[in-house]
Order: sequence, then structure tokens, then C-alpha cells
Amino acid sequence: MSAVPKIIEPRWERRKDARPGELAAAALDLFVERGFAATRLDDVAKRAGVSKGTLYLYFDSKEDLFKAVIREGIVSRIAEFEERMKAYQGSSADLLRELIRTWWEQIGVTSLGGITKLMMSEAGNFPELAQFYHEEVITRGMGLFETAISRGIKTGEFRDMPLDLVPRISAAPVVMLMLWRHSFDVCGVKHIDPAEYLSTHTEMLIRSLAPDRKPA
Amino acid sequence: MSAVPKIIEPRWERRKDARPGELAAAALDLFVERGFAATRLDDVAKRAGVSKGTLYLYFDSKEDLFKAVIREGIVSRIAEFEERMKAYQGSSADLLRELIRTWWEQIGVTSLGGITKLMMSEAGNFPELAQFYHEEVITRGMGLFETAISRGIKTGEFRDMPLDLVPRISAAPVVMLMLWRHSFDVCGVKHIDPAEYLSTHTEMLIRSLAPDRKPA
Amino acid sequence: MSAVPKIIEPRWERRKDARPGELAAAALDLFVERGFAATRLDDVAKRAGVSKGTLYLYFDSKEDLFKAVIREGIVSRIAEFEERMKAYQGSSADLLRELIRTWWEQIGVTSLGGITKLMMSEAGNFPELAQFYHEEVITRGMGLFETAISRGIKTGEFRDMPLDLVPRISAAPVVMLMLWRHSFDVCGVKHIDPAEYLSTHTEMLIRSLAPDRKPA
Amino acid sequence: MSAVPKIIEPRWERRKDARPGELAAAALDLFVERGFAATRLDDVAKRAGVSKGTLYLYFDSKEDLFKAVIREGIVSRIAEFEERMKAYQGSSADLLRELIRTWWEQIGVTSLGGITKLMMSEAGNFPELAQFYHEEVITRGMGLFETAISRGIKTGEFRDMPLDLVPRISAAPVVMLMLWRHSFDVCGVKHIDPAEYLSTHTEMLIRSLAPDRKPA
DNA sequence: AATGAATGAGTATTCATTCAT
DNA sequence: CATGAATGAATACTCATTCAT
Repeated sequence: MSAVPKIIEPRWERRKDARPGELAAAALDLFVERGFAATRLDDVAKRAGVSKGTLYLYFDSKEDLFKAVIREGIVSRIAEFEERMKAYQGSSADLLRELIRTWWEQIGVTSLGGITKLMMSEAGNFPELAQFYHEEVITRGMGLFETAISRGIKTGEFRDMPLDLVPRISAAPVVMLMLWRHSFDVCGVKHIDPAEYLSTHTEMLIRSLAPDRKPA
Repeated sequence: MSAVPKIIEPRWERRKDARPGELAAAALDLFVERGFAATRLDDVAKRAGVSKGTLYLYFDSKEDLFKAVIREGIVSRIAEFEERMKAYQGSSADLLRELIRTWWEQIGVTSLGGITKLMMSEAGNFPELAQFYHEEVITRGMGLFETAISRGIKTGEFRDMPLDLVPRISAAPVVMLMLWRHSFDVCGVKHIDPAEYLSTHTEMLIRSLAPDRKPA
Repeated sequence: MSAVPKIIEPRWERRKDARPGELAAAALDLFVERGFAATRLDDVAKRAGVSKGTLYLYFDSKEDLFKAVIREGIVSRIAEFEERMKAYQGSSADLLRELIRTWWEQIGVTSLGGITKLMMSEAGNFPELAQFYHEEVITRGMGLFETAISRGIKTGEFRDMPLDLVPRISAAPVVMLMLWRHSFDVCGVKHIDPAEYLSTHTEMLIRSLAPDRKPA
Repeated sequence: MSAVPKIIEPRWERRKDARPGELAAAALDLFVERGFAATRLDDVAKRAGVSKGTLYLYFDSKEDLFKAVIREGIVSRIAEFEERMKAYQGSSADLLRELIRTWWEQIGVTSLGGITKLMMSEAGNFPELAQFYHEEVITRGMGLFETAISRGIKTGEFRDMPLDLVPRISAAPVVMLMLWRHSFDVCGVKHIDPAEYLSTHTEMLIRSLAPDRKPA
């Protein structure tokens, strides 16, 4: 008989902290697929492998779950996204190329892309979330474009352009590609190759930013 | 001086032909505002000034009404829109300018802009409708860009570019502006001037399409 | 210019009196097929070739129409039915044979058979009608059996039997055959030949009524 | 003397297994009373002491509930009914007497009698269910009569008769009595004593099946 | 007399939410 | 912590009935 009591590690104990995240992850797919209203908590619970009641141990309501899904999906990725972009050395054109390529890889093909569409659809019903999403994701994302472009302007690589408009214009085709993937791409529409689409856009963008030739 | 005719306020007017359009118009606003699921037929009826049952005289179901709304909002505008563009005389650059400006005026600022967002949200839930929308609106819309650009390429105004990608890239900033108006614009986000945004985009686009200077 | 005004026979004038009957006739089929609740006035109107509103020119309500259908179907046939049976001369056994055969021909295969099933189904919901139907049809029908059987008893053709029970027992197989035709016969059930069924029943009945052989 | 245990009235009891039966039982009464269409699920739920939503935990639709009611009311009783009849020892006439008496006691006076009328009313609207009922109830019921009668024919107690017709003829008065109880009996019609009615029928039936006297 | 557009009360069904176990 | 049976408010849809024309 030993003095040390045998510690039984209950099989769920470890998961305690992870649960909300797991549930939100399960919900993410469904919300992205069907939208907020069309997603039934029954299905979320089933996909998460728990009972419907369990959802209410972690979230106050469907709306609360939705918010968690968005935050969860965003916060986990937004930081790493920015890290990748920060310490770039090289030409501004290359920076733009890198930015767009990375955005696609880090956001476009991940669930963050689905969240973008989701937020766009539900922005009206969840203004605070839309606000939050706008500040945390859109503004910061635009900020990356602004940084790259203003850097190019300063170095003379790019001509002088209005910095409140150009980043949005530059980002629009990338965002549209994301939205597309989660809406019309589902039904059998002629597929477009994202890499080609993005590189074509990038080169057009860079060309449109190039300064005028100086007359000799 | 004639006797004042006795005006009897009829419980309803016999205007069967006009009704479907009126009802669809009333539904359009609500669908755009709230989305498909969140729109109650009670409210549609109330806004149209009819009873709920009346809706079912003209539409088989909520879904059927939704489809009618889309068609109604689209067919009437798409056609006249195409006509205007067809008979254009002038440079291809000016054609692009005209195209984008007109699109904005005819669609962007109208409720058709809301439909675009609506369709994007509900595409997954109404695949057949998404298909329809894609064919009738998106493809035709892209077609206008394609026409303008390929025209410019032929005349040598523009350089040679892939015609499956460039129209979509060119239209993306315009579409994004529409989506924006019906999503994040609602909450107090710093407003952008559409005219400036569009003309900046247009000039960037034209510049990106310009052929290389020929060396003397 | 002649003094005698030209009399125009409007094309619907002649039908004025016939209308309620026509409408009830159209309704009969549907009521019999589907029952009271499942019959829609839309369909009745359509089958009658009139508008739904017209039904209300002749009947106060669906219930009223139902009652008319029943009365209409009954009164038109009940009299001629009795006429046929009245003036029989011959043996009581032959009278029974004639009664059953005629009942089948006059009622069983006509819509009165359908009404019987209808009344049985809806008796609870239309007590007055059930009462009426019971008095006018069932009692009188039973009366025919009672007459035939009591006649046979008086003449010594049949043995003495309780006259409150035997008519009903005797009629039951005939009634069941009618009900059958309007219920389970619809789905592909092995069909029975009515004539054989009825003659078998008749002979069994007559045999069961035959007096005991007198011991020599 | 123990302390009085605190009795908490539970909002609901965990009795999933018993529920479907309870609900079907509650529905049976109402369906029999009012028919399928006129029975509101609200009332079924109220009678069962549950909420309307609970019905949908166990049945997919009103129609599904209806089917369950039929099956529930039948399967439980048909089986035991057949058992009782199987092991009969005695004369075939006595077997017929026992059969009819038992049928009445086991089915006629129970709610199964009401189901018969219900099925007859709704057979047209639920063909598949009618099929089922025909096979499981009517055919098996007729089979009992057929067994008894063919047994008598083999032993020489009864004369030779067509076995496709006689069972139905024999059963008709019993079935009619059941139908009667649930239709015209409700309104104040002169009541008939079932026992007398049935025994009269039985004796008439047996007499009609008796073989001819052999001439000495 | 006849129409048929309009009505609105009535009902089956769904689903987020609760809570005794 | 976890369950899942139970709830009931919400809503799409039906259909008998009305009434201006």
C-alpha cells in the first residue's frame, strides 16, 4: 500500500480547456457552408461528437457560438499572418508579390477565407462582430498593402498614388477570389487557377503603379 | 361644378398583372436587408400591403418568391444595360471608363448590388439559383469587360492579355465596392468616395493594360 | 320596329335550376374519393367548371354543400329504389333474391354506395345528417328486408326469427360489399366477383331461414 | 419514522422507451373519435400530457404518427388473437361460435373496432397503409374464418362451399357491427344487443353451412 | 348570376434553449 | 461535466370564405 494516492487521469480532464475550441472548429465548417441561420445546432453538436446540451456549457447562445467561431478563427491566424509578412527585405514589387502570394496561402485557402464570406453575409446581423472583424482583419490586411505600396512610393519604385484607395483596389481581386471559392465555385462553374489569376493580377497591379518613363 | 363623386375605397384592386412585380419589389428590400432566412413572409406581405395568403396566389413558396425577386431585379436591368454598351463608339479606354461608370450607376447603387451579396450568401443553399445567377448575371457582366478589353487588344490600344482572367480581375474592385456597401459599410467605417475609388481603379486598370512603349 | 320585344334567351338562364344539382354532383365524386376534410372546394369548383365563388351562391358553406350532396344523392334514388321493390309477386325466397340483386344494381354500383361509406366516415361530424341518412336510407332499406322476411315467416316459408336482428344480419354482407368497393378495393387487392358473392350470400341466407324438416 | 422525502415533481420523466406507445395510445382515441384530418396534433400532445414538439421526437409527421397508431393498435392484438384460436379442440360449429365471440371481445369492443372504420375512411388517402392493413388484419382475420370453415368441410360437419367467398360473407355481419358502433350508433338510434345479434348470426351461419339431410 | 382576387384564421413543423438526471 | 428528452415560440403554408367588380 503506497502512501501516494493513485492519481487517475480522467480521460476528459485534459480536454477541458480545448473543448470550446473544438466546438467552435466544428461549427466553423457548418457556418461557412450554410450560413448562420441555416446551420442547426443539432448538426454542430453531431459534428463535434457531443450532445446539443454540451454546447450550452460553453456558449450562451447560437449567436455567442457564432462570435466565438469568428474570433477563434481569426485570432489564431491573424498573428502568424502578420509575423510572416513583417521582416521583408527586397524591392517593393517583390514585396507585393510576396504579400499576395502569402495572403492567399495563409488566408485564402484556410478557413479565414470562409470567415470573410461569412462576415460579409452576416455583417448586418452582427454589427459588433463586423466592427471587430473590420478592425482586426480588414484594416490590418489593408495595412499590409498600404505599407508595401507606400514603401515603393517612397523609394521611387512606384508613382505617387492615393493611399486610402489603392490598397483596397489592390486587395479586391484577392478578396473576390476568396469569396468566390465559398460561393459560386461550389456548383459546376468553370474553374480558374488561383495561382495564375493572382500572378496576373499582381503583375497588372505592379505595372499600374510603375512611374511614368522620364523623357530623355 | 359636378357633385363630388363618392369614392369607395376598395378592399382590393384588380391588378393581377402588376401584383407579382409589386410583391417581388417589396420582398427585394427585405431580402437585401435581412437575408433570405431572416425575412418573414408576414413582413413581406405587410410591406406590400397585402395579406400573407396573397403571396401564395403568385408564388409557390418562399423560395419561389426569392427566385422571382432575383429574376425581377436582374432581367429588367441587365438587358438595358447591355444595350447601352453595345453601340459604343470611341476608344477602348473610354469604353472601359464608360462601362465601369455605368455599371456603378445602373447596378452598384441600386438594390441589384444587394442582390449580389445576397446571392453570394445563399449560393450554397440554392445551387440551382446560383447556377442561374452565374449564367445570367455574372457571365454576362464579365462578358462586357471581356468585350471591351478584347476590343482594345485588337486595335492595339491594349497589350495582349489572357481573356479568361483579366475581365474578372478588372471587375473585382467594382464588385467589392458593391459588396462593401451592403456589409461593412453599415457599421461606422470610414467612408470611401465611390467615384474616386472607381476612377482610380479605372485609370490603374487602363495603365496596366497599356502596351509597352516602343523603343525608337 | 316591331311591337313585340325580342326575347333573348340567355344561355345560362335555363341552367339556373339545375345548377345546385350539377355542383353537388361534381362534389359527390370528390367527397366519395377523398372524404370530407380532404376535399378542397377549389377542386370541386374546377370539376364543376365554375369559380369557387359560385359555390357560395348556392351553398352557405362546405358543410352545407356536403349535406346537399348527401340529400341530393339520396332523394333522387331512394324513391325509385322503393318503387322497384314494392309490387313483387312470388315466393319469399325469390323476393329476397330479387331484393339483394336489385339493391346491388340500384345502390351498390351507383353513387349511393359511395355515400354510404361517406356517411359512415362522417357520421360523427354530421350527426343530423347521419340521423337523416339512417332514417331515410338505412331504416327503409332494412325495412325491405324485414318485409320480405316477415312475409316468408307468415307464409311458413321461413322459420320464426327475431325481426329486429335478422334484416341487419341479412343486409350486412351486401353493405360490406359496397363499402369495400370504395375503400380497400382501390389498391390492388384480389378482386371478388360481386354477383357470385351476392348469390352465395343469398342462398346461404335463404337456407339459414328455412324451417326445420318435419319428422315424418 | 422516516423523514418525509422531498418529492420533486419532475418537469418530465425519462421514459423514452414507453413514450412512443403512450403517444400512439393518446392519438388512437382522437383519431378514432374525429378521423385523421380533424385530429389536431395539439390535442394529441395535450392528451398525452406532452408538448407538441415531443411528438416530433418520436414521429416524423402526423402521417407517421397515424401509421404508428395503426400498427400499434394492430400488432399487439392480432398476434394474441391468433394464438387463442389456434389450439382449439372441438366441433367446427363450436369453433365458429368461439371465433365470433372472441373476435368481438378482443377486437370489436376495443379500439381496434374504431381502427377498422378509420382505415376504411382513409384507405384512399393512404394506399400504402391500406395495403398493410389489408394484409396484416383483413387477410389474417378472414384466414381464421377460412380455417374454421374448411376444417368443418373436411370433417363433413359443413357442406362444400367456395372458400374465397364464404369467409367474407361470414365475417361481414361482425365487421358491420364494429363499424356501426363507431358511426350511426352515436346518434340516438335504437340500440341492438351485440351478443344477441352475434349469436343469431352465428346460428344462422352454422345452419347455412350444414349439409343436406341424408335421405334414409 | 358569376367571377376570382384577396383574406386570415388555423395547423403542421422546426429548432434554439432548458434542465432533471 | 455531460446528456438528451422536453419544451414552446416562431413561421411557412393551406384553404374555406368574402366581396368588389
